[in-house]
Amino acid sequence: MRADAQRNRERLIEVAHAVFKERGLDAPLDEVARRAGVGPGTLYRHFPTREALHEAIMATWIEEVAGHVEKAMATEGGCRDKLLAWFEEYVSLLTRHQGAAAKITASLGCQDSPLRTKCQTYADANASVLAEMSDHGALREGVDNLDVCRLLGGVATMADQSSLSAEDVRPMLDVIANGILKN
Amino acid sequence: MRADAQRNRERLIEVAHAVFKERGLDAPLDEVARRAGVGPGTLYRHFPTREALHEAIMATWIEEVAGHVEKAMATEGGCRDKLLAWFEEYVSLLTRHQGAAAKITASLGCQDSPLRTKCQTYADANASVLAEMSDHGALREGVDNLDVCRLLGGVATMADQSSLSAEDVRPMLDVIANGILKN
DNA sequence: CAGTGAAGCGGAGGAAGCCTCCGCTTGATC
DNA sequence: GATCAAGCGGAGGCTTCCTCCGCTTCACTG
Repeated sequence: MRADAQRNRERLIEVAHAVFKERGLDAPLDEVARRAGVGPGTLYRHFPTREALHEAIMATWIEEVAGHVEKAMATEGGCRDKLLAWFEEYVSLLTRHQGAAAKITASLGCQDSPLRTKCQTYADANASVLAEMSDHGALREGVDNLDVCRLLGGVATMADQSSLSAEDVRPMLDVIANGILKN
Repeated sequence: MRADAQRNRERLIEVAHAVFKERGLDAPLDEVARRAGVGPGTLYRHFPTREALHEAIMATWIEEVAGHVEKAMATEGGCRDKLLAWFEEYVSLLTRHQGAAAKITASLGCQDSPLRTKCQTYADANASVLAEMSDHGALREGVDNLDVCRLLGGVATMADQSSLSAEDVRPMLDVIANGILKN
């Protein structure tokens, strides 16, 4: 790739990050182009669809997911506390950008989504936490990772759309934890 | 109201119902007007906002909610079976139109939404079911109606966006039921 | 360093949707 | 039948999307 093209690409990702943070993932792409100082044609050549741009800006936080799992699993207390800590991390990660929770979770089931690899990272992270719970014999029988991811995605989406605080979200996560843990 | 205005209003609701069913609640309003054979001005006079039109088309199913509660409560079996039957009704009602689950649930917390009265009907219906469970001593302590509505709304939204079948949704409802019922 | 070709750029502009404004039509009333 | 407010329609301004194509700039070569 030519040097100027590389520069533009990086600048677009940087600006898109800011714009999406300010105005949500549905923000006008023309504004991204304008603020990046390029024509719309340039933006669309680098990122043919809105989703391609979403994917690019998510690349950074995807790398952090493993760290968040570790952090949650280091929480003091029993399985329940660790699980709830992870749930809170999960929801917080998904609600970093307005509209992200719904989009990421929707692409969970669909093989050909451009966000597929990203949401798979989340699903894998959640699976690893559930596996840990299972090893300790704390998990009910027949709990499916995809179902839990969708439940959390649903909570995150509601939190996103109603601008709920962590305190508002907590009791819902409690219900899910009660629902998948034994006793 | 003049007779022709009345006629147009009814026709618009009828057509909007069809268009929203086909293309989701975000379908272009100009198309509603076109298919109803009126100008856009007429549509916007009758329904100044998209939400006003949503509200109008929801009026019919809102009237059915009480019936769905009764139907679910008549399910054979214990509290758990009745609760799950109701949850399935709830999700099915919310997913009648694409995009409805998210919008209705989002307006739950917000006092000044035009959909307020509609979503309140759902919340009240759910509260009555939870009260019944509570009377039978089946409900855990500290379960909040709003939280349950949001959890269900989240599941419905995920079902909507990923086109999930009732069988796909069922295990998620199981988790919620486990999470709010004793034992 | 100049020449060359392709990679890349930008922005004009068509398409779609939103919503308003205003001159014309029509229903209700006398 | 005359009147006139209530109601209508659609032209059109605005925003956003996305494409197309003539021009520019980079990288490479002799």
